Amino acid sequence: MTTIGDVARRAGVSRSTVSYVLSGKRTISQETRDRIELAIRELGFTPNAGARALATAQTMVLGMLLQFHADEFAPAMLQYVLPVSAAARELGYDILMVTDPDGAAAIRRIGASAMVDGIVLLDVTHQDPRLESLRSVSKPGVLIGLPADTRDIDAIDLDFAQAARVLVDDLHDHGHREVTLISPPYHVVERGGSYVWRFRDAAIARADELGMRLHPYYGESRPPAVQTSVHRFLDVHPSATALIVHNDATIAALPAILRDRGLSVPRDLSVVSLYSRDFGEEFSLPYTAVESAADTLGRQAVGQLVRRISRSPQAGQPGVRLVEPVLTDRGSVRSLSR
Amino acid sequence: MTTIGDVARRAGVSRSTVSYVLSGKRTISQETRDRIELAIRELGFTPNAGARALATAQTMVLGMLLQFHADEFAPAMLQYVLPVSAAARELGYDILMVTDPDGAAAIRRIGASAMVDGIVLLDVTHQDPRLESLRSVSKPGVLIGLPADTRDIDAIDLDFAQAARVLVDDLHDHGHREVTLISPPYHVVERGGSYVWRFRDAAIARADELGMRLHPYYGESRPPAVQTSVHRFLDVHPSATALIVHNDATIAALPAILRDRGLSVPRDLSVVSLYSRDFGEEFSLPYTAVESAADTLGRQAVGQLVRRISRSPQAGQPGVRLVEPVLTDRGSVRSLSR
DNA sequence: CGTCAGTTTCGAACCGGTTCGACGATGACC
DNA sequence: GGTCATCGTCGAACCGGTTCGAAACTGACG
Repeated sequence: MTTIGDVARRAGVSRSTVSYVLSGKRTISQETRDRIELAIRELGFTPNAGARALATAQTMVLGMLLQFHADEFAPAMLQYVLPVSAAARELGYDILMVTDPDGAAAIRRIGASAMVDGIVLLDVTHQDPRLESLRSVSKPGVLIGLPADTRDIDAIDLDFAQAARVLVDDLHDHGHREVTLISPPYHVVERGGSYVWRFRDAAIARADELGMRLHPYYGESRPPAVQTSVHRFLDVHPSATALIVHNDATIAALPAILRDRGLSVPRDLSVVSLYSRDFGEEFSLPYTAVESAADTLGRQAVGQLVRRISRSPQAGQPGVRLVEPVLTDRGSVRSLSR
Repeated sequence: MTTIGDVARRAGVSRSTVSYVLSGKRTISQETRDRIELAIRELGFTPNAGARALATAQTMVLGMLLQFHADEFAPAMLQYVLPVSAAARELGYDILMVTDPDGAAAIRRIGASAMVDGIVLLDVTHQDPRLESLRSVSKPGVLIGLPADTRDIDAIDLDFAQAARVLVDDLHDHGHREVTLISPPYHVVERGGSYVWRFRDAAIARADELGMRLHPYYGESRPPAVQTSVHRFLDVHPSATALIVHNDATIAALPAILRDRGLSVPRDLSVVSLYSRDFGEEFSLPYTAVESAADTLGRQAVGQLVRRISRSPQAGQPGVRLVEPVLTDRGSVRSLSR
């Protein structure tokens, strides 16, 4: 391993001079700079990250905490991982990925030992035990997802309530007056996935305002329960003219289910949903939908975290940022003549 | 941030004594040890990882390199991430996850700067440009997947050839003499996914040995192409009595496809496949299959890497380890009377 | 009582960077 | 020609741990 001392010796300068060439924090004559840069190239020198972290008190690493739920559709988590990682790299940070089942303990460990400059919490629940841990280590953090208590913390999430209103409005605009809503499985609610009720409550409220009938259900996450549950919902409300699907497993299975019933979209049934672009492409889903925008969320989260780390004034006050949902019309809603 | 010096002062000892209590590398009297441990608890001291890395030349971090292929079924990658991460943690290591599109450059970066003690390469291709990079930084590495050149490198993968033979044999034992094979999409071959042809070539060879007719095809990765391709294969070979599916998108879609054609498994068609346990559960797949054992591969890879890092004699000579495939019989193969 | 071995603790050096104050050289100005 | 900035570079201190050699103390033994 070649060190900065080796480079200095080879270039005939002091170690500090090499360091200044590296950082550009002081002016160095073109001549010596050339000599040093040549030495660096010849020796293949790369600064030691540990030493630099020790000296600067910055590791240029962000912690990313995931938790895997056996019951959840796996790609859902992955949607965030890639954008977070890519955004971090673009800002010069690497990602320490932590999947420890005890997330709170993991935060204390990587925080207290100064392995990371900041922490991204994925898949945050309503009462997330990791929050207290994050507050106790005095390191900047950012949440993707909305917990109950957001005091003094940066959090970012899709505005699920607004997403629900956008979808209900769209159906109402097209003349629909009786619709069925399929939410994620109920155990996601029990686990504290607040996006479930934020979407559901808002949909119910908006339908009520508009004088629509809305039948809310919790769906399933796996075949064959997914299929049978959808069939049941459709059987129970034959007069419903549209389906709002907020459930990945359900929407992925829906094309086949509807074909089985001989239903054509939007002729016999209108469908709107909420899913990510990648997910939709993976399954070639042909439905009008709000994008869950994992990409945007991940990138914005990292951006905000880095601003917070660098004490940028643009970071502003810590708080919640809700991302405005965007509707993509794929023609799966029929206009009903009245 | 409290340091080892703070602890030492509070306990009335020198810094080195605290360090020895932490590491246990020298005997410290019970009395002072108690005093020091108390001080550590009172101050909430955790050693600074950067400083420790600098002093010991060990970071206790492993690099994990992923590459995402837009065309590949996302969970496939995730299957490995979790076991790798979990196994590492159990051995005291954290994971630096790198998703840089230029993997070779990323390896040089994290290797040369001594951010990691070793490197796990996921989804290795036949001519993987990251290999040269891995060899150039002198850091232990382990591959999950099989490249063309495995000199002096630890690599681990499922024995796909053997898996193919196990499945062909199973069909042959049940009296099948004409079968169709659906491999992953052809562009996976072009990308250098050697598991495709290791499986395919072995299946063809074995069928030949056994005097069976085998029709090999490359499948698709997305709806609706997946569906139409399977329909075509079935139409072309109406006399084939069994399907060997080595293609995640196809096997996930198969239940619905067969239902559409009014085919019942195994009455009208026998099906064997190769997929991971998690994947099978996610889609409730009812087929006799070889497990792709991502869990085993991930754990063994990390184990081997850590042995290599610690220069354990049990690491043995660097080389390829192929994991024996395990067949799980789910009754999707019909016994044909002759 | 002096020597020796064993135990426990300390001090200093070291890991590889960064950063601050200072110093010598150079050129501008009066 | 002396003074004063400015520029470029150096040396030393520091970040927070680990580790080695040695010192201090204890008790056993001749």
